[in-house]
Amino acid sequence: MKRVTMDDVAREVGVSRMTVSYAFRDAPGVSAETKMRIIDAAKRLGYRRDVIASLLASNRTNTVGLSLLDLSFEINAEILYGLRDAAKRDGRRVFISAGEMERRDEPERLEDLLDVRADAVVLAGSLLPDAALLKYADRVPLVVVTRRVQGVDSIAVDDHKGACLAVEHLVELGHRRIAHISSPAWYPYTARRDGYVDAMKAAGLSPRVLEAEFGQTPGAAAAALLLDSAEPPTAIFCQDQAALGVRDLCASRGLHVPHDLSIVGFDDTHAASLPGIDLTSVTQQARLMGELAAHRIERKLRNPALPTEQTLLEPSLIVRGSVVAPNN
Amino acid sequence: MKRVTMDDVAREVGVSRMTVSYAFRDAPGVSAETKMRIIDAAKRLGYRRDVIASLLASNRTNTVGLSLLDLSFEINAEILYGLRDAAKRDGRRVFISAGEMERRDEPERLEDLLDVRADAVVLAGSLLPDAALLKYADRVPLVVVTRRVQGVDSIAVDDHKGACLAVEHLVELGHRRIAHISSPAWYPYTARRDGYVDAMKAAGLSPRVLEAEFGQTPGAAAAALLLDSAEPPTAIFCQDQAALGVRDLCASRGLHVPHDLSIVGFDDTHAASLPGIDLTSVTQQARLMGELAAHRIERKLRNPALPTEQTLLEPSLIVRGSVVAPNN
DNA sequence: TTGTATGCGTTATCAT
DNA sequence: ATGATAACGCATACAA
Repeated sequence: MKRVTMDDVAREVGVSRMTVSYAFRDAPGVSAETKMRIIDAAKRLGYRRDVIASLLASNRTNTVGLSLLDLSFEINAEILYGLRDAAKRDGRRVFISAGEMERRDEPERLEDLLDVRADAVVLAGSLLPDAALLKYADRVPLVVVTRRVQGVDSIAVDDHKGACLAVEHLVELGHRRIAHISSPAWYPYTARRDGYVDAMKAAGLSPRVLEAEFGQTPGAAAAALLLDSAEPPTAIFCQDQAALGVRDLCASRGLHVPHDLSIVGFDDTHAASLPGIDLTSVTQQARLMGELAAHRIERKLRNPALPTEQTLLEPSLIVRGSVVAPNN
Repeated sequence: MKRVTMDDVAREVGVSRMTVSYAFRDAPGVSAETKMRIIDAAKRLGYRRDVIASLLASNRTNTVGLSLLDLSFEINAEILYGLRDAAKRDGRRVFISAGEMERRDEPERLEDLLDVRADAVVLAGSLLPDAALLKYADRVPLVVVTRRVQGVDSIAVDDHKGACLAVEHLVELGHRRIAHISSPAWYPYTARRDGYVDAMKAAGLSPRVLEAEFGQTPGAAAAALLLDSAEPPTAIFCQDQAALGVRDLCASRGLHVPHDLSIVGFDDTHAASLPGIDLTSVTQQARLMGELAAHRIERKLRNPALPTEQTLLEPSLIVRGSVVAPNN
């Protein structure tokens, strides 16, 4: 089954191939009638424009690449929708390359996107070191989302401030032994930990940080360590996934959340809002980040000399039922 | 910044472009030494193969397209990973096109994938009518996943049997007024409802089906109707998302799950397993479905004349804490 | 409004 | 083992 080309359509209609080409791009210079006949013949012949050939010839893709650190992350969808809607207005499509966090396959994503000649690339989450990102930004217009990177365009919620909100909320209710389960030290997401530490110090309290890999199980393990220690915390602040793990552990020990332990999460995932989970948490603004990324790209592409910019969005604390005043 | 082409590399090394081309495909017929020099020069010049041009010239993509009905569906990731791993073994890459269910943008996904000349297309979820799928299957080798479609290759968990498992579980515990919240009648996912109805009849009970759109809120609304009726059910069977809505409603009315109402879900989503949610549910087998889809594709591509096949996977019921014997 | 010539960067075919 | 030349299907001048 051979491919139907523009030549076939042109022959059928009795015009030159170029006329067909023009017609399909609705470029000016084709009479309405010829255009009709062309569209018609194309349909009849089952012609479809060869995007690949068109890309090669025009030497531009009008495509922005979206790299997803892990396809299972809840935040992806809103980022995509925000990005795609805004990008569409600028006449650009979004090409997705999705990875799996545990595999550390980010470089593959980037290469994928460079392969298809994306005009620009958006990183929805990244565990690469800053230096690596700077290098990539050198090869292609890059916007990092959910993480702040010095020297690279980035859009993220102000994690530092979000952590402060969480701690202050707990302190106000009377908590003094507030622990934090953070991502491992080598992770490039450090602002939350810093915010926690700063807020604790500001309140005259001594910070207590435990590191754990991303996810529920490591979160539960960390919580176990904390609760088994000499002075167990009355509250824990950590990412939502870890928070679910903390709840797991409490459940398995017969501890009641929030009366035996208060928890504040970060990310305001879907699960946090479920009755029965009801986790107080700090919000992300995924859709907005996607939109802003598209706008940033549009500006960068118009003016490549533009200096990089790090946008921080305002976090807010969604108060639910996982926090009460300490009982000791 | 001009693109570095094969010609540049060839000139640098002092060979013809074809030799470079061969070298990069590690095709036979290039001495190890020249190959080394070519790779080396390429790196020095910053050459990268132009995938687009390569696709155009070779006229084949070795790409399988994956259409995601909605990027936010939890099941996507495992399907992708299963598919990608298996496809990679066959030398194929996976190209993702993700939609948003409420927008009914599936056709766009399909066109996207046809545009990039995917060798085959996998549909991870679809709301298109069977007839539409048959038409697409005519244009490109198609495998539908999570849904059974007569006349189209498809791989899904046996929804009918899964529904039976759920009902039987409830009946065994003594429930007699078991209601089902199903997807709207026009949705092409009907096996669950059928299974429910059949199982109820087999148990000598009268089925009671309420339709609701996908999601928590519609699920809660449906539950409200059921609970307000003359003979409220003692148990509800529905998809996990809806089940979460049912829980919502119970919570808001001060009803206790499972003592006031038992719930069995379908899909075994992550949320179902959380302590505090603890929802008994019927499993999907996402990763396996992805793998099987890849294998199916491989076979189809080798032998296009192969008849279509509908694979049904065995469901199983994960018993958790959302079901007890009825108290009236 | 429509047509002609040329190029996009690679692979395929057939030589050498 | 390597090279010359023609596709691949379309877009971009520029000419008519």
